[in-house]
Amino acid sequence: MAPQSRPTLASLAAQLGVSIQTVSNVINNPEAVRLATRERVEAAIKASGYRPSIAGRALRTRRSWGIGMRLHPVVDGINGEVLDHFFHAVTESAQAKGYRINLFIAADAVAEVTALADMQAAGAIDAALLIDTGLGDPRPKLLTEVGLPFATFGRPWGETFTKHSWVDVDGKAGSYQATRYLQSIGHERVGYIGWPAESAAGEDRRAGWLAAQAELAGELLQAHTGNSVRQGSLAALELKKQGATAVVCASDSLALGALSVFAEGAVLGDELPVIGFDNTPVARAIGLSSVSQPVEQAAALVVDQIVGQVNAPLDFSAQGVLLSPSLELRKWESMVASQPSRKEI
Amino acid sequence: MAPQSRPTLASLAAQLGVSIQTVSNVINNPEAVRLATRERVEAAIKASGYRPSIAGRALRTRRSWGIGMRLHPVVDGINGEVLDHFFHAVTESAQAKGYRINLFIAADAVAEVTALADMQAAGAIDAALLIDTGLGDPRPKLLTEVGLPFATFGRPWGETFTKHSWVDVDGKAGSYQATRYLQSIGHERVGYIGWPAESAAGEDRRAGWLAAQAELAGELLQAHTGNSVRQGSLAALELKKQGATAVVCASDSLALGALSVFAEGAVLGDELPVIGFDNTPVARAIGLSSVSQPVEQAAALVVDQIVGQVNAPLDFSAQGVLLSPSLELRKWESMVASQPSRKEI
DNA sequence: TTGAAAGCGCTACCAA
DNA sequence: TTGGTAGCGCTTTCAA
Repeated sequence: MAPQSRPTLASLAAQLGVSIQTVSNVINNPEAVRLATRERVEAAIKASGYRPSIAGRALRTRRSWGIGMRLHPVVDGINGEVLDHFFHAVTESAQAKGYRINLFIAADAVAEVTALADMQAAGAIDAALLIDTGLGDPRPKLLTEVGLPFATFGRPWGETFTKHSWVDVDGKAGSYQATRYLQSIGHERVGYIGWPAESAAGEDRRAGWLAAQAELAGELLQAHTGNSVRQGSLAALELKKQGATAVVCASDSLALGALSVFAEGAVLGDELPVIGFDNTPVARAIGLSSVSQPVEQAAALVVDQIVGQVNAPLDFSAQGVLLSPSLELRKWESMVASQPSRKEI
Repeated sequence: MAPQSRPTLASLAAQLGVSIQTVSNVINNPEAVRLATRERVEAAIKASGYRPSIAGRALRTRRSWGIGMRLHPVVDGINGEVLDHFFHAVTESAQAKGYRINLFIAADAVAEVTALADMQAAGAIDAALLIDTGLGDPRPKLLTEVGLPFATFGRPWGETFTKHSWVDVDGKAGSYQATRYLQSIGHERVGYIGWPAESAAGEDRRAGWLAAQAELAGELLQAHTGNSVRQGSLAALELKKQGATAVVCASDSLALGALSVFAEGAVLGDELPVIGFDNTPVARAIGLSSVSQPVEQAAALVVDQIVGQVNAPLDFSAQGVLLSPSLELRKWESMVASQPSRKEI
């Protein structure tokens, strides 16, 4: 073995007195090599710490074993944690299948596709993982045109003319379950605090509450607002005025805010009349019930889909998978929210 | 241009009637090419959407332009957000310098180094970025032995025999500032809630409080505990009993817990007698003052250091940079914590 | 079962 | 200023 440089197929072959091809076969097609030879080669590989050069391999096979994934801006550290988990799980799944994750940032969806196309042109990635699809998301269409295999975490919303593989979590089922639970513990007037109607995922979550609450034929008490804790508080105040005794929220951030209204007078150990979404650490910390997404499973599935797309690029077997969330019930642990004081407007 | 496959230097050269070398020069060494030729080539490059193959280039230059970065397990979504920001900023800085971030996961520090060494052996990365150095961290030594250039976010704690580049934030200065502030608004008995003494970064933060509080020659009221909100609550209760009127905390999670004790009776708009650390979204949401780390700056610097190490591998110019945090002052916005009820132990 | 040779796309080197 | 050539490390193809 050369002193300075890393071992190569050639150096190993020379050292062992076999051909380059034999060493290569031991790695990629072991059955084709006689056992004795194989073991000798394997020992040498191990001893030398040899790793096949991904550059050499990529050049020859035109496969980079890279997956492009955009790192989205940190929007809300409270609910962003779901994506953290997803990222971790994706990286793990990809790694287990021999793929490497190539991180990049982009200002918007179009820049994201441009960056991905560039990375593909440079042979840096074989495929892409798209996160957080929205209504009329331009990315699937653009990537299809470019010919880059991909899958998305988030279903195609609205009418889409591009068929692709995706994994998503059934938000509607989650909020339905949450609403039904609150009903089951005695609340008839369960309100809903969610995002503006532009958010497709948000409307999905809202629909679950609506379905459950409509069954009771009562008044529908709901709010459309931003995702901040403060906005959750304000919306909750309004809903309470209108007669709501409990609320389901589109996020834990909103739920945290709603607590300041609906947890009034509660005592440690009580079941709070507020249910959040995404089961974040904050929810765990204060004992807030929340709808939990099966993030690990989603990540594993979407990586499977990507690998499938890579191996069958012109495949029309694109498929979608909708996973069911679960309701994580908790009792109030450590904090209480008070009613807004006089100083508030 | 070939119909099916991507353009290459050769295809462009053939199409333009120039040599491969000329096209290559236009990309890598434009001054060496006559203006007229250059413009012609550049136009063709643009029109074809050509991108140099990173595999071909890497094979030839033995540079992958990749940086390995371990994705740590999601520990605490409240404080983990700092790392989110750091990740984002690192990716951005690296991208701006032409480097790609290769994400991977590992079970522990040794597995991390092994993974990095493998990636290096495979030519997938030129360098590594280490995050969250601890006391007696084995990674710098191991990576140095392996010969992989790197820099760390986190200083070398304790005696280290491995010199390397690093960037860190001066936690001591942060908690000193926080403590002084609480003193300045009238608190003489400022307590400290922090982590167990094993945490080097934690002890650094504690030291700042100690320095500020020791100046008052009063009793030193402090706690060593875990990082949960609940633990913050319990510790705060204890410190209050001992006479503390305010606390500085090693994290926003702990501060959130401490609020349930120290914010009793507070009114919206009040300045709370609790200061957290890391300036997370939760702190922003509820109006908790917090020590803020200059994450973007740290990321940019550490990437600079890594690039420096790559370009001067045998360099002994390893250097450390200690950045100063800033105190983010806020007034209570929406939530209050109550004293623990009877049900609590 | 093993080996020889070609060539993936690129850049360094040298010659024209 | 431009072009030709070698070779980075690998896998594929074909021959032995």
